[in-house]
Amino acid sequence: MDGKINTSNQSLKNKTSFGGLNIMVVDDDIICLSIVAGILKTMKYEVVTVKNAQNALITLQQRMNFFHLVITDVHMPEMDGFEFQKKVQEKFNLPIVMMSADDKETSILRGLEAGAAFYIVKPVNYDDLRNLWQYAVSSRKVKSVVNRKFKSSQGASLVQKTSVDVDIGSAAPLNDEKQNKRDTKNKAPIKVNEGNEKEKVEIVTTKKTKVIWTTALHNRFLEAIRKIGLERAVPKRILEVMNMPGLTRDNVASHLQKYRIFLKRVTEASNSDGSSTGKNIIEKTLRSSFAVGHPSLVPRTLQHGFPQFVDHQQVGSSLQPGFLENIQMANGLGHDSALFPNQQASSSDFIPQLGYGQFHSMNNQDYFQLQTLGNTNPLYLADGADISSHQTQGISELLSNAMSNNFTAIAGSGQMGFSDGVSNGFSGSYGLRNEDNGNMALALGGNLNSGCYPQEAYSSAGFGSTNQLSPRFSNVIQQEYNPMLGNVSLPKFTEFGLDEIYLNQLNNPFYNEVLKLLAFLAAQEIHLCFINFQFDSLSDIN
DNA sequence: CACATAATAT
DNA sequence: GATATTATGT
Repeated sequence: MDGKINTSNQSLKNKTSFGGLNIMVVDDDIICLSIVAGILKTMKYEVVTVKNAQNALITLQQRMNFFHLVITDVHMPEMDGFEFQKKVQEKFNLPIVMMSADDKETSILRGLEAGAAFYIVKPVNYDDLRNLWQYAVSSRKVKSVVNRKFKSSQGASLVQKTSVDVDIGSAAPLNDEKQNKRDTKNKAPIKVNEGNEKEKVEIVTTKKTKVIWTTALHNRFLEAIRKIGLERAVPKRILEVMNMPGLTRDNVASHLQKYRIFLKRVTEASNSDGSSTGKNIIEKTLRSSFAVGHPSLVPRTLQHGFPQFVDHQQVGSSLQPGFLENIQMANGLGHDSALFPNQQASSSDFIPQLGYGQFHSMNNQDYFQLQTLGNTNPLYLADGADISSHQTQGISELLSNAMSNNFTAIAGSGQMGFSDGVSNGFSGSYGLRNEDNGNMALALGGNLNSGCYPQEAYSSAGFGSTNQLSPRFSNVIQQEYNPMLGNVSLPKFTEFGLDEIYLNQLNNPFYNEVLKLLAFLAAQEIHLCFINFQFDSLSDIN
């Protein structure tokens, strides 16, 4: 049975399309509703959004047997998520997934114990949504969910947590699924389980959890190292400091090993003289999801290319949290990614698309992202040895924050308009670059594995070439102080704007891509800070 | 097929 | 705890 399920799951997963699954999303927060719905739609789920529990119940009644899964916010006026959950389960016997910014264990447990199939802690994780279908498929048989924790076949000590799964950002289901293959091949302890306990747990788990090192988790890891001090940072200690229930020492050890390798590379890169070997190292390093600055290495790099940051941050005073973990991205956006469905662009594609290329792109975004948070230093181009005349042109920032229900676009360095800022901002790599006149030009063959192409993709996806968004953004502008940019005008991406765009622009391929990205970023609670590169020419890049 | 990553073994 | 090896996925 396990096998069967896995098989079907697998195929579904590979398609990244779960057509046929109808999901109702309930949230009084319209932004959140839009985001979640938007993401789900990119995954090809059929989504129906409802703004309050009462209407949700009515809809469920009207469309009896239509929905396969209900995902609901917990905190809602009038009827809250728990009450709603109860009714849904009683009347419709549908699996229900709760989501809330409330990550208190008591809340989570309350939801799960009441029968929720899953409890997602906001900001909503892409993988959490991506794997919703599993609950629709299995939740009937498997009582609730305490998924993976039964596992423990072996160590027993690990993975006891529940809330953490959410926290860690790795969707439990995903892990389980992935694990299965491997586990089957692997050994004993697991089998033992399969034979016996299995029945109790059915599909669920059984095996060792694969930790997905999300950005958040990785940052926590870095933070721990920073506190401890690199020299004394050993797995056990790091684990303690990280204080992430469910995470094991081994997990940390593994990650630490990888991290050290990264640091080593950075060292080599910074010591390199620009030789081809050095370039390779640099390239590899930068492509690594571990592209995290080491205090002793980053400053030089930074100062070289991004002096303005050095002033505002104590570069080198601590370990810099890094960027995006690519694992998470890879899992979430992977292959025929649903998020960027048309990203299979080849080098001969003329149509600019979001996600053009591979997930690496997303990686690099985090460079920027964390920069914004002020706890990271970017390491875009190690020492610029491989890219000759890169110089900073300006900064555009896009801050998105799903939690606070607003998107804020910041355009800095004299570029006050969001549209302008973005369109002017990115140039350089991956087939697109800015012409002197500020227009985006598509340049075939431009190809660089450094960190800027998501931005191109971004701008190319619409803002740069159309002015339609401009007015909307400029509707709401306020002065704000930004530690990096000083006083800047912040055009607000209003709720109205977001929602309206969502509703009305879904057939506009450009908006669509952009919004999907926005939604995704928001869901990831990713704060972007776009750094503008300007290369003299593409030849500089190659 | 090469590479990256996390788990696991040594 | 560090390092090497293995399994898995892209």
